[in-house]
Order: sequence, then structure tokens, then C-alpha cells
Amino acid sequence: MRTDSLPTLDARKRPRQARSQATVDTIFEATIQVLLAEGLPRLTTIRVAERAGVSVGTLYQYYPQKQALLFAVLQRHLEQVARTVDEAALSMHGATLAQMVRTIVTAFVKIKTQNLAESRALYAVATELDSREYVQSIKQRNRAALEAMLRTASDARFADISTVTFMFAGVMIGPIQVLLEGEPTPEMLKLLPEQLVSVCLGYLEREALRPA
Amino acid sequence: MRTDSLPTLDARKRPRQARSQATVDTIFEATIQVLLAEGLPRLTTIRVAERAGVSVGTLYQYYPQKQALLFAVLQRHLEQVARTVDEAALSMHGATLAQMVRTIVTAFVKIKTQNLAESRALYAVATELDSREYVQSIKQRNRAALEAMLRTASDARFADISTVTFMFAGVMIGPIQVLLEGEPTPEMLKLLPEQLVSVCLGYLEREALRPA
Amino acid sequence: MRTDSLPTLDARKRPRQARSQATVDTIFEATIQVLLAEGLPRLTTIRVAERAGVSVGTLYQYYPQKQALLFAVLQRHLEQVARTVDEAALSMHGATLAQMVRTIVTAFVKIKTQNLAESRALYAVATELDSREYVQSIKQRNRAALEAMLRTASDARFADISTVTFMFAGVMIGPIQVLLEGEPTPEMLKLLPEQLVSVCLGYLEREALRPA
Amino acid sequence: MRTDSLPTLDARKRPRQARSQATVDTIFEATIQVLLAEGLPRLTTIRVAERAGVSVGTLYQYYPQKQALLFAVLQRHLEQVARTVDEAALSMHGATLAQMVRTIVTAFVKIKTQNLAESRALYAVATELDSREYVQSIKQRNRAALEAMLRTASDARFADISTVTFMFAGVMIGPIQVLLEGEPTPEMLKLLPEQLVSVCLGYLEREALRPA
DNA sequence: CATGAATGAGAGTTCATTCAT
DNA sequence: GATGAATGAACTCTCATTCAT
Repeated sequence: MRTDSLPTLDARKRPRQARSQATVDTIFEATIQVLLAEGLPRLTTIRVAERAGVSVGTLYQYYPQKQALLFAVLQRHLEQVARTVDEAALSMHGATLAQMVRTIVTAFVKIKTQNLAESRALYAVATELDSREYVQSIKQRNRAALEAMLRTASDARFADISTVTFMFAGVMIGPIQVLLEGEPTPEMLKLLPEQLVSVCLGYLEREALRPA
Repeated sequence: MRTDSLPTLDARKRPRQARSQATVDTIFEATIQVLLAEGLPRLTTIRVAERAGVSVGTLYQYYPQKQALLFAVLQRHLEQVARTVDEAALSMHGATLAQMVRTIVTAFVKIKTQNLAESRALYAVATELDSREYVQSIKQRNRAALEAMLRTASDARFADISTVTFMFAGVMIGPIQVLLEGEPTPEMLKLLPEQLVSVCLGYLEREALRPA
Repeated sequence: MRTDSLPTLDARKRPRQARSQATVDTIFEATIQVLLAEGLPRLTTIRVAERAGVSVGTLYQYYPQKQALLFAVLQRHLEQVARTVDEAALSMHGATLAQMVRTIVTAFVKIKTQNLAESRALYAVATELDSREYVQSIKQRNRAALEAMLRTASDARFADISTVTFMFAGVMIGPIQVLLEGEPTPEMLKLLPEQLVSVCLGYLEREALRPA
Repeated sequence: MRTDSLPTLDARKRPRQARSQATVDTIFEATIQVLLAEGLPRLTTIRVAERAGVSVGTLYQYYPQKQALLFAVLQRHLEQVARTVDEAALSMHGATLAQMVRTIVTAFVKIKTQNLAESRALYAVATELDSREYVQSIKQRNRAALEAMLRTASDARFADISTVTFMFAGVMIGPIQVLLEGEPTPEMLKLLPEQLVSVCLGYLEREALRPA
């Protein structure tokens, strides 16, 4: 598949005046709003500018390409996820498997479901954006945090820890994603954390080495 | 999100003559080829027609809108997945949990990874196409098949079987999707089925009611 | 100076139907008309399409970029010049210096002044178009024809013939260009050929080797 | 050709203070630098302001339109050329034809080739700027100076002196321009003055009236 | 006076779709 | 039925110019 590598996705200009920082924020929020209200295919620079109440020219002053707009939104979301996982994982160093799983799952579910619509929309963004490299790096960062945590479990040790971590992470994401893509009932959302804990714990205990 | 319900996507004329059927197939295959070779953003009706060796006019004779083209491709893929799962599930009625899981996982992994590129490309198609309803219906159908199967397990019974099925399905999809989005090493792909079995079995055994 | 090399300037599609050949011609003529009526800075694809009575889309079917439009016009003009010089030079092989000069100058002046406005406009086009390579190649071709001719002069021989040819050609172009850029009076135009003959002959006779 | 006569191009405010004069000069130099480094199509007011280290607002204080900027650069160049020719011509009053030609050609070649890149770039500026009138006036001034000089030649007299002057000037410009448009070898540049002298002298001697 | 954020008309280009041949 | 020329709305992006601070 042709994937002409794109120019930098980062924003062009770091604004110096307070006025323009406000503008940047407005545009950013407008992007999310358009994304949610109209969907990715109808997200055009003109529409975002209109919604933000600025001219296209202003938009391009801060986001030099349409893709930079989307990338910014994606970035904020993923950065948030990564930070949350990092912190949760770090706080559980030395705990038991059960404690670890419960904490991580809770944090993960919370951040993904609290802004449900945004999360949903961003899946589409990520695929359309040739941001694979960036998305992968975030996932990698998450896995590293989880792996470091698992190594310190007080009640378990693993033979192939990187595979175990990969599955652990994947298994958490799977049902959440499926849920996001559908129309989850509140009921389902309430059940989810407990179920995910069960899934993860079931797997990890199975893979843990028996103490001789 | 605005979803001006689109004019019927599968409104394509069912051709009566053999020659016409051949044309439809040619166009269909051309669509997949263009999708894989050029990517969704470069998939234009003209390019598909060229690749198929027909004129745009002819293409529109059979697929009255571009979306119908994409929908057809998506449909065939999902239909295949659904059929595979249906059959695997049906063949395992009455078996043990372990046998069931092993069979389903194997079938699922096989169909998703044998045509890795296509699966990946279709993910983008699905998001761009507002085909949520259809995708959901396929997932629903899959879950129904799985649930029916689980009910007949010779060595287990479940309290909330629909939730269990939901998680079972979600848990299979998760790691596969994560793998597809990255650059899976052959090694990883080899490990995957066994790991998935472990995940699913770990969960299902945990959720199974203890026989008194 | 940055000169990002541009993609091919050639026309995209060789039309197959008579209808479209007519369209191509219409667009071509419209380009010249807009160029003359509005000037290069106001020559936009929309304006050309309007003048041609077709839609922009149609224009782009045949000239995939704006530059292709300009290049086509430039090309036709230069090709005409080159052909004229080639033929005139060839027809004078073996003649005397005076005959050669008279013929060449006449041909050159005629072709440059018969379509005065077009010639004038094309200078601007050539500089804006990064067509240096092409323009150079035409000039080279002209010089080659002139040099071949001079070698056969029945009444003269030259020591450094390539330099002499270069000056001969340059000396013809100079006053013509100056004339084109101004508002030449008809009187001036009438005097021009005789004067150019005088210039060229004066130079060439001066540079010719004295027969021992 | 439409030539909406443009608002005065040199409407720039004559600054009264030394500091302002310095700013004007800085902007002026920045314009030339951008022109040479980036080319005319990439010469934007913002880029010029950046290069000059001032804001766009300041730039507009002194050059109320972009065209004024370009016009100023063009003007300085042409003024320089005109002055050089004026002085050279004046200094040769009463000399022989050969002395005149040698001096004028030398001065002309020197000024045109010493800043080759600038000359080239300005050609594009002149065409984009609708400055024909001004360019013509400079040429007229040059011709006047040359004609005045030729009238005093100690060893020649001409029947139609204004035509002779026109050709003399045109003949000097032609080969130089051709050279500038190509990639002149240093070798060529060294030969040029001598050759031009030959051309001009050949012509002028031919056109000089025989002393009875 | 200087700044630089904001403007918005206008440019080049693409592509789903139609319809005369 | 098949063809492919023609359409034109819509998109991304640029840049000369203005004006509140």
C-alpha cells in the first residue's frame, strides 16, 4: 500500500500572546466537536474554522495541515491514556497480581469510557492518519510500564514476560473496543470492570510459574 | 454524529446473465486490489474501473455509488467470518470447554490472519462507511452462535451467559486487532493461538459455575 | 534559489475521440487568449476553463497541472521557431554568407513578429515556468542548425565556429527582444530586417578568416 | 492585456529619521536576499519581514504594497545600469568609434555579469510587475546617452542615428541576456566582451557614412 | 510607531456522478 | 448495454493586507 510519508504533523507556531493561545484552544475544541457532531469524513478545515469562529487562515496559522489538527486531538487522548497507565502501574509495584489487575483495569476502563464519544471517534482518526508509528510508540510505552510492574509482583513470576504483557494489554483493549463500537448499555458498562478483572486474572494466574 | 441515512448500499442490480455476473466479479476483485495496492484514500471509481478493465459507466451500472463498492467488499469479508464462526461453533456443540475454545480460536485466528492486509484495509473501510449497523449485526450473529455453543458445554454451565459470551468474543478480537495494527513478527503469530486459548480458557473456567 | 523540480509537464491523456481533440484545442486557444487579454498573473485555471467554455474538471482531464497548460503554449511556439530555423538553415547550405544571413534573418524576424503579442507573452511564461532546460534545448538545436550551415559557407571559414554561432544567434535575438518588449512602431519593424542583416553580416565578415 | 493601472508603486513614505532610514534599508536588502535565496514565487511579505527582522506591520509602514518592494529593487538595479551607461557614454564624447565601443561594452558587461543572479531574478520581477513603462524609460535614457555620444564620434557620422543607436543597444543586450538565461561557462564570459566589441564595431563601421 | 494575530478572497486540484454518443 | 468526456461542488492551502493591542 502506498503511504507517501507526510510532512511533520506538529503545530507550526508556538503562540506568544495570550490571545492566540486561546485561539489555538478554541480550534482544538472545535475539531473535537466537529468530529463528534459530523464524523470524520465531514471534518473539513472550513467547518472546523467556522465552528471555532475563526477564519481558515487563522486555523492554518496554528495547524499547518488538516492532519495536524487530527493529530493534535489524537495525541492529547493517547498521551492521557499513557500517563494514566504509567502512573497506575508505577503505584502498584510490589503488589499482588490481583491488586495490580484491579487497579490497572479500573484506570483503563475509566479513562476510555469517561469520554466515550471521543474515544470512539479517535479510532477512525488513527487509521486515517498514518499515525501508526506514534500509536505504536504509545502502546509500547504502555506495555513497558505494565511489564515493569508485573516483574515486581509479590506472588507470581512469568517465563515469557513480554508475551504475557502483550496479551494482558491486548485483552484489556479488546472488549473495551468492541463495546465502544457498539451501543453499550449502562448495565454493560457497570459489569465491564469486574469482567475484565476476571479475564486478566484468569489468564495471568494460568501463566504464572508454579512455585516449586 | 450526523448520519444522514444513506441510500441503500446494496442496491446493486442483480445481474441475470452470466456475462454480467462476470463483470460484477471483475469489478469486485478490482476494488479489493486497488484497496490493497493504493489504500482507501486513493480508491477512486475511475481507478477501480481501469483496474477492472471496464469504463466508469459500466461500473456504475452495477454499483450505483462508490459506497456500494466498498460495502460489497466489507460484506463479503464479514460474511465469511460469520460463516466460519457459525460452522465452528455448531460443530462443537456438546463438546468440552477446552475443545470448544481451541476450535473457535483456531478458526478465528486463521481467518483473520490469512488475509492480513485485507483485514487491515477493511477496518478503515468500515469506519468510513457508516456501516456500524451492519457490523454490529454480524457481531451479534457471531455472539449468538457462540452463546448457543457454550450452552451445550458438557463440562460447564454459566450464570450470566450473554455477558460471558460477550467477553469471550471481545477477548479473542482484542489481541488479534492489536497485532494487526502493529507489525506482527511471525513468531508472535505462531504464539498467538496458544495464548488466546489460554486467555479464553482461563476466563471461562473462572466464570463456570462450580458443580455442587 | 530553491527550484523544487516539478512533475512532468506533458499533457495527461491522449484523447481518443474526435470530440475531445476539439476540447483540447479549445482549451489551448483559450490559454493563449487569456494570456494575451489578462496577462500571466491573472491566468488561472478557472479563467481558462471559462474562456474555453468548459469546466475546470475537463481542463484538468487534459492538462493535469496549470503549468502543463503554459508549457504546451510555450512548446508550440518554440517548436515552430526551431522548425523554421532548421529549414531555413538547411536550405542555405553551400550558399554565401550574405545569402545565408539574409534568409535566416528574414525567417526569424517573420516568425517572431507575425505573432507579436504571443511572442511577447511567452517571455514571461518561460521565466515563470522552470522550463529552462527545454528552452535551452531549443536554443541548442537552433545553434546546431546554424553552425552546420555556416560550416558550408562558400565564401568564408571561421576559427572558433561555435563562439561565432553563439554570437550570431544572440545578436539576432537581442534587438528583436528589445523591440518586442517596447511598443515597436511599424516603421521600426520595417527597418528591422535590413538592420539585422547589417549587424550579422558586419560581425561574420569581421570574424571570417582571411583567405591567405 | 488588462493593465488596471496600479496605485503608485513608489508611494513609500520618505522616512525623516535616521532610524527609519535604516529600517527601510534593512527591508530592502532582505527583499533582495529572499528573492535570490527563494525565488520570486516564494517571496512573500512575511518572509521578507522575517528576514529583515521586523514585523509585517512595519514593512507595510514603509512599503504600502508588496509591489512597491519589488519595484524598489528593480528600480535600484536599473538606475545603477542607467548611471553606469550615462557616465561611460559621457566620458567618451569626442573619442573614436573603437574607443567608444570598447568602453561601453566593458561597462555594460561588467554591470550585468558582476551580479549575475540578481540580474536574472530581476528579469522575472520586471515581467510580473507591469513595470514596462519604467523599464522603457530607462532604456530610452540609455539610448539617449549613447546617441549623444555617437554624435560626437571623431571618426564617423551616421545617416539615421536613432536607428543605429537602437540596434547598437539591442545588439549588446541580446547575447548578454542569452548568456544569463543559460549556464554560462567562465570561458564564455571571458570571451564575451571581445566578441561584443567585434559585433558592435562591425555594425557601426558598416553603417558609418563614408567620408567623401 | 511596532507588533503579529486575524482575515478571507481566491488559487490549484480531485473525484463521484451523469449522459450523449 | 457500454463508453468515457464532461461536470462542478467541494476541498486544502496561501498570502497580501488590516487593525486592535
